[in-house]
Amino acid sequence: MKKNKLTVGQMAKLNHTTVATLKLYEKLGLLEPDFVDPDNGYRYYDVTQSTVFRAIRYNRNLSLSLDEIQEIVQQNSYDTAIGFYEKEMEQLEEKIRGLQDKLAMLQKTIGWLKHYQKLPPAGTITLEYLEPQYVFSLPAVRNYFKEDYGSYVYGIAKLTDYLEQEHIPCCYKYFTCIAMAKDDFLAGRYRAREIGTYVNQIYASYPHVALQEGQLYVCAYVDDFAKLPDQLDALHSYCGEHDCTVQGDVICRLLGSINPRKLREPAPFLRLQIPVSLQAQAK
Amino acid sequence: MKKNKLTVGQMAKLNHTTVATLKLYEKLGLLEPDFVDPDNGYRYYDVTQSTVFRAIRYNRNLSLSLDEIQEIVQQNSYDTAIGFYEKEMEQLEEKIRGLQDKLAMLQKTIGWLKHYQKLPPAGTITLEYLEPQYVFSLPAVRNYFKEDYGSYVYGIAKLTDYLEQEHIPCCYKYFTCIAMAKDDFLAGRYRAREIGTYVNQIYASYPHVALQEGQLYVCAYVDDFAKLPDQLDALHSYCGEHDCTVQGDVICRLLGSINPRKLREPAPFLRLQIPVSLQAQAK
DNA sequence: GACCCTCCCCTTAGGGGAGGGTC
DNA sequence: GACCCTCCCCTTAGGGGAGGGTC
Repeated sequence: MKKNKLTVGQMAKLNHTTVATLKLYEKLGLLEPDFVDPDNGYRYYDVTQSTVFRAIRYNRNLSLSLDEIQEIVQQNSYDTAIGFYEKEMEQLEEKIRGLQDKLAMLQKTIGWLKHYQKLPPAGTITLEYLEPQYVFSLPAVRNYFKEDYGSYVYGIAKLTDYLEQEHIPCCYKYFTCIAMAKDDFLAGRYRAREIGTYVNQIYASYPHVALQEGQLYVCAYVDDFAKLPDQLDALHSYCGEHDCTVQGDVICRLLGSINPRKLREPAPFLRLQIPVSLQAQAK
Repeated sequence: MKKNKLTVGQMAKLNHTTVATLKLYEKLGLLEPDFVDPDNGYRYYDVTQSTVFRAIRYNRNLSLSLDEIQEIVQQNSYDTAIGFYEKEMEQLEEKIRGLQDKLAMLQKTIGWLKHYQKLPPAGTITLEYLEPQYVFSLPAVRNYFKEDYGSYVYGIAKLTDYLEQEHIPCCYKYFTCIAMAKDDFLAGRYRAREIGTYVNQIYASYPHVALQEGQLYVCAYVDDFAKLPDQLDALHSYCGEHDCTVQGDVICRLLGSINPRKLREPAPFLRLQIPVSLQAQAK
């Protein structure tokens, strides 16, 4: 009888746990000591109560909460337990999908940040190939190319309303862009046609999601919304002087706000992108 | 100037969040209102501060803690951010592996419970095919077949010490068994040779892990440790009377303690398993 | 009337004491 | 001296009030 009695400390050590945990389980009525000395409050456990402890731990390892475990004990039925396990399985599957999404996003974000560390100074004009991207976009409500950053921020807020409706997690809404029709650009009418946000490939088939093709672009790096019209002029001239044929819509991409240096200053870092093809040199 | 000022409520609505969240971010110094009225304490935000809010959310979605986000802002460096992202990626990969393990375990547990719901009454002798299982086992320190449940529980505690050393998660330690050498059984010397616990197939190559083969077994269902010797006698006779040739070690498997009905009573439900082959009927 | 303010308490599963008594 | 007891506070990221003042 007496040789099987363990103090809390001994019971904790036997089960590789802590005294605090045992006291918690006692408080919740999950595992009460076999005997409590009424004089000094000392707890004494029976060795075999380790079985109960392991049952609790087993269920905790399967992600059940202490409340659920409590309920299994009280309901006293296999079906309650099986019900919880099945519910837990569904939640886990959902969660794993979410985490894998997150993983892809982390990888992409790291790539972007490494890229942003090497951005050329504002004002630079470059000719570069840019990777294809999926964009979720909606018609522009205002002309972001000629207004201030504030109106752009409002536009993004609208966008996220739709994103929530379509159940696209808001994760990507941070990388955004505005687009201008090719003809408007060529005619010097700088006005926004669409506002959008880059999304993961898994959303490719969602409504309002389109592919921005991998392309050669003439780009200008800009550090102030107010300078956009001037930079568009500059790009316009550049294309004329360098025999670049504009191939599609002009894009203005918000680059740097993920940049921790800018977190407190809302001034964005932007890239204007003109998709072009170059004439082959006459032989 | 004034038209871009938003109250907390407006700012919260614009960003699809709550006032409580904005106040928390303010308290942590992550996102302070543009202006606070000294008379009444009213907060006023600038629209463009939404960018800051989105940056915080973006990082939260990538599983960074508010502390880490704080540090990114303070350190003010891309490398800090990239460092956190890379650390987070490793942790996520680890976590996903863990969750997938859990998923497999949940599935297996559901299967077991459904089986346990249909166990025959104590005393029943059956002849059945049992699926192969991996077992992590160690030499028995005491003769669990002739002692009480308490000594068995001690044995399991020892086992889990080793399990932690080998980094096999304790999840499976709940399904346990003891084994007796075939010759001991045949000679009527009922003594334990090994004590073990069932593990997932992914641990197949770990030390002390062996395969219990899929086999035809003569089984006896037992509800009391003290009845084991009697039941072993019964199985011994049964094998003799039914021309069963014992093929390997005798196993005593702890079945029912996951059974919520038994959570509070440490009395286990056991299955004795004798691997056998049957003679083909003489034609 | 709708909105804002400042406290303050609550959630999970324990961890880590302080101050004092017990094997 | 090592162990036990009972409070009590702490952790994350917010959610939900109460009681009172403000647009």
